[in-house]
Amino acid sequence: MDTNKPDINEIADRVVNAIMEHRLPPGIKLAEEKLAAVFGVSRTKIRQALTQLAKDGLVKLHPNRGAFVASPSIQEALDLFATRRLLEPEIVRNTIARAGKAELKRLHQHLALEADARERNDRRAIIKLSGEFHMLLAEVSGNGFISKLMDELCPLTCLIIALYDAPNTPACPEDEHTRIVEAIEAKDVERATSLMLHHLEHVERELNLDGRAKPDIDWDRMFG
Amino acid sequence: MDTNKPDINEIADRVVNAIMEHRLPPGIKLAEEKLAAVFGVSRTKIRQALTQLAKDGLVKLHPNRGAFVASPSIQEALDLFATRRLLEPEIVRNTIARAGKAELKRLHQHLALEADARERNDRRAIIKLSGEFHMLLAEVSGNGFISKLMDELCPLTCLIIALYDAPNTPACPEDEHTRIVEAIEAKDVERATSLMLHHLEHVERELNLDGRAKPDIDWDRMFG
DNA sequence: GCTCAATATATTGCATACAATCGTGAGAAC
DNA sequence: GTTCTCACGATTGTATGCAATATATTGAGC
Repeated sequence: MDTNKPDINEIADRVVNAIMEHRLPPGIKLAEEKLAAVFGVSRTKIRQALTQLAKDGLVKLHPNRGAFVASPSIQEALDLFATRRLLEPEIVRNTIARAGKAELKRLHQHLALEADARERNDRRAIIKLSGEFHMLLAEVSGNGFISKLMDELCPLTCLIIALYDAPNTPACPEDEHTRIVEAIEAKDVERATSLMLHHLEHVERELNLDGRAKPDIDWDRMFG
Repeated sequence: MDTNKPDINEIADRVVNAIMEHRLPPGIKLAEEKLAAVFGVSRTKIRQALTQLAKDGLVKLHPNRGAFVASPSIQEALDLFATRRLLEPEIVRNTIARAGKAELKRLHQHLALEADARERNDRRAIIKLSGEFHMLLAEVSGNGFISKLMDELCPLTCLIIALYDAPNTPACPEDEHTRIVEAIEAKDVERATSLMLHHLEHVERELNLDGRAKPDIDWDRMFG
């Protein structure tokens, strides 16, 4: 824990991290006083962090009732994946066109982290790093707007996984990220975009988005 | 002017409107106390509104120095149009696939507003409504994430026009929006997407984004 | 025993007060 | 005349206190 007073963005980042690591489940209440105590700051800063998080949909603000971690509906989940299927091939194309050695090195370093987490069977780290891979790719692809949107969509994807993941999913078999980076390095646009699309479809297909599933909060798994 | 205390989102919306109508020029300082006086609320709310606006890049926050209306660089402008060229054909496709009578009616109502503003030669209204057309189209297209992003990109586009527009631009000759809506109504995907792309390229080509232009704030036109 | 109403408690919403920081202008030194 | 320094003024950053609202608890009525 930092002894220094955290910045608003630091607070927001740490909440995002907790959400991505599934330490904050969808729908849970984020009481201002509690957070203020945890971070050692006043409610004012917490409120600012929460309104920021609300702006990109990770947190829902109910007037006079408080802030809650979002729990995206099935429709939102479908829209999200549709958006990612549109954006990420473009990200891959841009990366191939624009990324240099430094960028590729960052990708490899990230892949190492992912491999490490999978080695340790650290499911929380795996989920978070999987999301962050796509955020990193967007960043090195060079378009700030797309990157910012991906910074929003990836944490939401983690929430969606928390809500709709089939319990038996075996922590992603994926060296899929590795293969995508390989195709990028080979500057093979066709293969890289195709791998990316299959990867996204793969992730989406693992989920229960058929409508018969959990409506809001998954009380069963929250305890069981 | 509302006599009731405005909500944070109302404050943010009205600032966005002022930016879209070119009443707030790029780079201008947004002093908290001044805004607080204008809106009749305390600085607390103003700060929240400003941090929200900062989150989608319309406002830049300089620590301990204050908030300023953004003035996007040429690179940001290019990235922005690249993003819109990616998104808006998809928006058109989704609209054709999903929009019903009610949605088409809203589009026509908007076109009427645009025609009216052009009739009156109200340049400010024209610019704002032109942006809002794309936001409305995104909204009726049905994907909330794309819509939210367009709500961010369109005001920024207005800022970019304020910065880089060639002074002699004749207030857009466009019935282009009308023709796009016609193609959408005819469910002609090919023609609608093509019209949209040409429209975007048309808007972008009107601008001085070649690098020889204004670096930051356009002091010449601000007074001249 | 259950439902509904009223009070009590806890939490959010907001404004204000104070502390920290930055920009400015006066004045001295050179 | 120019430049550097210091102090003042103005503005932002943060915490706290109070008012408004929602939730929880208790108790009465059925």
